[in-house]
Amino acid sequence: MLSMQRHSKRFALIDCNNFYVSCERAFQPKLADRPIVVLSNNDGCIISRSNEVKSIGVPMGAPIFKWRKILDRYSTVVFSSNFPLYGDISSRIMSILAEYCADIEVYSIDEAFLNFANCTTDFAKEVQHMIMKCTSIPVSIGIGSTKTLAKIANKIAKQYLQYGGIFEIDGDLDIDNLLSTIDVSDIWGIGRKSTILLDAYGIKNAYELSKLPDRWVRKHLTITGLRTVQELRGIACSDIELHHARKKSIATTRSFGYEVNNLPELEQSISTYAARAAKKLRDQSSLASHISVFLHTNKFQDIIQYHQVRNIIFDEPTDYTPAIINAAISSIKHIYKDGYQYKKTGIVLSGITSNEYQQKGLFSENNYNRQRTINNLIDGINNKWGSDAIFFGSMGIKRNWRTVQNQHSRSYTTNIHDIIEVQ
DNA sequence: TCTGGGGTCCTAGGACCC
DNA sequence: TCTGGGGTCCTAGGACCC
Repeated sequence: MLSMQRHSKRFALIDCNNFYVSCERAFQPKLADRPIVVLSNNDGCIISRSNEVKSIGVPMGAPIFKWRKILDRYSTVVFSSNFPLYGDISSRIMSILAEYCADIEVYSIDEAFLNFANCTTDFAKEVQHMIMKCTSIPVSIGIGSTKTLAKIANKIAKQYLQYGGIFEIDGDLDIDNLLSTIDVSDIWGIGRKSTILLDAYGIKNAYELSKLPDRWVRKHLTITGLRTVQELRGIACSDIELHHARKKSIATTRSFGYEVNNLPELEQSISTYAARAAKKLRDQSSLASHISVFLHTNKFQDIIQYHQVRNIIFDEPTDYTPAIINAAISSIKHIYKDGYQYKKTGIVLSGITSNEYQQKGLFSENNYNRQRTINNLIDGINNKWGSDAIFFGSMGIKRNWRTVQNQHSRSYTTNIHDIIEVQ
């Protein structure tokens, strides 16, 4: 019975190829064969690469300045990240998937797991074709009896062009032989540290890992590692999660465009992040009971470093922007020290609860109806007229500290002024 | 010169209780 | 001066993911 259940499960992982790069290409087809990279905030790191750039050997997450010369030599097109665009394309792709399969788990901006128990590989081809037709985004599909195996199948689908972007790990294959071709570092859930540890014990590939005794794995790789190993053996430890869970923490953090050394600018930036985080909180109908504010210098520079965190527990859980800004400013004042060059600051809201019931403070004198009215008013104006249409004075006007984005593409699908023109 | 941001889960260890 | 055992809860930090 157990083994029947085991084999009745079938997961598909749909993963967009080089997603951010593909989004940029979708609106500039002339870039189809050009090497392209998309940069992180502040134009710092390379976070998406076209196949041409991958074949040059540029690694994921590399700082652009170290590779600029080589990329220029290949006439690489460089984009700053345009998350409104990528988010919009992503939601279009997810809606197409949802039309094909009700059991869908949106795993990340460019990936989704589907319950494929009753689907064929021909069906996968149809899904792939439809996404290309509607969005111009190429996707790869991996199928397996566990999510971990579907991930590996997806990797194979991407790697070997002869499969047309679709690969299934099923009972007809010599799975042990296939797993022995997969490096442990390429397994979902095995990161840098675990790879080093496994290497020290002579474990190089997925097959060797799958044969280790449970107790050893539990001891060295914790319970999460054991789940990964079970999944390599075809025993599903994780199912499709249909419902988008409420986030348990909400962060807004940024590096500055340049080093900041004065309190007023830090107060402006932390106010801005606080307002943004408060908005995210309200968008998921939550309250936060805890705020954490941090501040640090540039860890890559050979200078005297400073890093400090301040935690505050709210008297009562809140989603009220002024309350969150106040806590953020008082925190930053508390941890700020004169004489340092600061590179990054941010806030994290946690202790998240539903806004349906609000635990009131014992001595609270807050007027909740008034707070709600103000929240709704601000959100209403900003939703209609743009996210900065109305803002708090503490966020500053000039905001010189803001991140740098010099190669931004247009917001083709989310801003009417940026809509594409056809001549 | 130039190095992202936003999440989740797990564990160890401290505080506290009886 | 000597000073147990067992439990819970919380938090910081690490590892991992995209």
